[in-house]
Amino acid sequence: MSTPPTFKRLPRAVREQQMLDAAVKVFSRRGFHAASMDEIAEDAGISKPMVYAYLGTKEELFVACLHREGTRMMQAIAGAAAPELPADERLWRGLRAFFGFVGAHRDGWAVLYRQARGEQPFAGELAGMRARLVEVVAGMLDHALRAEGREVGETDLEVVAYALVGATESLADWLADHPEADPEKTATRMMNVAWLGAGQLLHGVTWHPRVTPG
Amino acid sequence: MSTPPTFKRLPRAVREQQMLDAAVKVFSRRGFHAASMDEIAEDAGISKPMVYAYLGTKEELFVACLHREGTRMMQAIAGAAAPELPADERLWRGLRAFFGFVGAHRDGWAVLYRQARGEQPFAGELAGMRARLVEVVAGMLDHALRAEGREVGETDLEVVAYALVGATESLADWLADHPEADPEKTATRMMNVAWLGAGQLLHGVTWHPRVTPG
Amino acid sequence: MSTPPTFKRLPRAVREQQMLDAAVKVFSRRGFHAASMDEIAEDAGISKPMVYAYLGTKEELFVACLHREGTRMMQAIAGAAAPELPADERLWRGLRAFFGFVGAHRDGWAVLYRQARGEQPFAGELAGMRARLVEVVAGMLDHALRAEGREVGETDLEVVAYALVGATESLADWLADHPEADPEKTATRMMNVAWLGAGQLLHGVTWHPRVTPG
Amino acid sequence: MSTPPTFKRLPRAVREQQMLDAAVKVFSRRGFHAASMDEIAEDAGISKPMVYAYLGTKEELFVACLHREGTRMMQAIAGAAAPELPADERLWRGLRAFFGFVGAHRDGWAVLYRQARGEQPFAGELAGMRARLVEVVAGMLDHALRAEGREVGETDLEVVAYALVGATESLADWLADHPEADPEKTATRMMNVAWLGAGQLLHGVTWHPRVTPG
DNA sequence: TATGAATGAGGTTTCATTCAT
DNA sequence: AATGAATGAAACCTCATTCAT
Repeated sequence: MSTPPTFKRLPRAVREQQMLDAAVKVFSRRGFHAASMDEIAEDAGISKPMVYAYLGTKEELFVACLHREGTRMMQAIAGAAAPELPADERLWRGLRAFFGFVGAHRDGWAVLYRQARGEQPFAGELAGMRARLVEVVAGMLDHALRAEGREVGETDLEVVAYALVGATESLADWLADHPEADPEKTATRMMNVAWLGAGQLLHGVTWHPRVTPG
Repeated sequence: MSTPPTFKRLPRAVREQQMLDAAVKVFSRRGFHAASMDEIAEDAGISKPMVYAYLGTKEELFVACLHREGTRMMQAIAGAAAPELPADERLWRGLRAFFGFVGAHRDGWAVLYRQARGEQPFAGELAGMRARLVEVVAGMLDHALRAEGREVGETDLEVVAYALVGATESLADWLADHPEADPEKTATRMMNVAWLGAGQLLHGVTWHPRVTPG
Repeated sequence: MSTPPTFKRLPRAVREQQMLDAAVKVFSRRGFHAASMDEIAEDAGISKPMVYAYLGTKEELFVACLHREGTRMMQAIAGAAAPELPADERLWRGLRAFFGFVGAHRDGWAVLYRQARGEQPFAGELAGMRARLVEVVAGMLDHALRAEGREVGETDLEVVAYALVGATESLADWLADHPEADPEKTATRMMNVAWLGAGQLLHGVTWHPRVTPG
Repeated sequence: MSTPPTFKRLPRAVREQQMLDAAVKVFSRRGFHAASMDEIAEDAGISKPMVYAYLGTKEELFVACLHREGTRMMQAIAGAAAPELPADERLWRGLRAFFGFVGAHRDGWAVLYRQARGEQPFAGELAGMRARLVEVVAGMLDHALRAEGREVGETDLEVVAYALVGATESLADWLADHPEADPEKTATRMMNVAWLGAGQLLHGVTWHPRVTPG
């Protein structure tokens, strides 16, 4: 007797990756709500109860996707921005890595992230991801500021970081929607917006409204 | 004696507004999918068939909300930024009006953008709204640039505008989530990010990546 | 002051005909269930409550259509088959008139009739119509039979009549579905089937199964 | 002790038959539109989603009924009319089998034809069934005609076949409505109408209208 | 481990029909 | 006489989720 090719009884870790692959694909294509567990299971070549057994409910599955893709992104960025480099260089490398990743996974990360923004159940998860993004992308500002001996109010920093992350997310969307666009160039553009603004702020230049009636 | 309030047999225009009010409220609270036509109808104090008769399908109803709230927002901004003012003043007034509106209509904003961004069926509608925002908020940049005799590639301008609008949307989200925050202060912060960056760009300062291997 | 053209306040009889025209049109095009009172009212240029006031519920309205069109058909046939003519001539003239009528109202009578056959609520009405058809189309057989001094069981006659009417209805369907077909020719074909068969029966020729095992 | 009857977790094939049984029953009793998926599911002793999962939409379910009943009918007729028999004998056996089947499955018949005739969505399906009926019931005429060396125009044959099938359907309706009636006798009556007419035609006797004015 | 079978619950949508003006 | 406004009721359909094998 020869042993038949084995497609089943794979170890759990492998199965989970298959499921997540399918889930990311389907969630991206259809959106969170339009995606059905049926389609995901079928696409993963596995039965629905297995999906539930391994990865839990639909929401949990989506969070798992977010998690895996987010982690991959953070890893892609991690090695790029060494702490000993000057601030602008670190920011640039971080942005380049970020847009490079988004460009390479146009139908993965960006779409999932966009989906998550609209749905309340993922608010918590999203806050975490955003926090990590801020840590890498905008946290450098704080570092640089302190290096120059400046103090900025906490809220101020949070808000500016929020703005920068928002701009970055927005360009990531744009990139995901324009298959022919160049990630490197997009990163450069973002850098222009972020750094020239941030650079001014770092040097103590701030803008104030003129005193006007009304 | 004043006439007692009549709750029945109202003219169509009035009922439509009531329905839209309710729809905006419910869509904001629950999100597009979790919102049920039942709840919207009940909240509007009317039966479901009337909603369908006047505003059509659930998607159409959502689009109608988008339309009304978007129009209101644009009107709120329209009068604020007179074309004869200098660029920074116009931008500032536009931003102030925008954040003022968002602060005063947090529900509307949540419906307008946060919900719409995630769902494919509203991509077109949203593009239209964003285009109008760009026209008012970021189109000034183009005007100012040309006034200084500079040329910027179309894509460049689109992408920078996209980034600015993204940053603005992001702060609007932040504002909608922080009921105690001051719209005016938020507008000032955004102005700092946008203008100090934009100001540099206007004066021909641009950032380029240093030549590095890899 | 000149009197404006008057479109309203028409006498009841006129309005009813307008409604029936519209109803026949819509019922034919959409079928009984797919037709909506809204569409009928709109097509008649009148408001729904008027339809209910004049012609009652949807079922009653359909019956009214059936009635009017059926009556018209009977009138069209009535003068054609004079009782003093020989049986085959009477049958032929009746058939010719019938198919002529059906051909001239391809989207009226035949379609309504076809609709009615499938729906239980109209069984009674339909029985009446069929009875009238039998009276004109197949009742002649009885007359001729008696003239030849033959006796046929009641059930026998009913069944044969039923068969002939069924064949006729079937060809009416066929005619309604074939816009290019010639009613006169169709009548001739039906006559061949009906008369050559009926003719044999009239002369006492009947068919019997051979005695076979099983 | 015998194993107690199990009502749950039946294999798909079994459940599908149960569902079709229920559907045929309910469609017959209520008509296509008045029938509700709820009632069908309940009658099949299963939940609605299973019906949708196995048999699809309401229309598809109806078509499935049509198919099953139609196939059964054709099978019932198939073995009855051997090709080597003389034409009248074949026709007679075919009719006897047909009316026998209708008498034994009055529900099936009602679904098969009466319902389907009135509804446009099933026109195609019905045409197919009718075509098959014509093949068996009336196609013999063609065979017999050619055996006698006669030629008949295609349209002529189609129309005559249509008339015969119409007559047969009509008698089937009559049979379905008269529970006490004898299928065999009904078949004999139909045979009289069909064969004595067809017999004449086979021998070259045709009827023509006399030349009359108008 | 793995899955076919099964369902509770809920959502959108449509319509015939009637008030109240 | 005539109608815009209004609704109760019900239908179809889908989906996340779990049992029982």
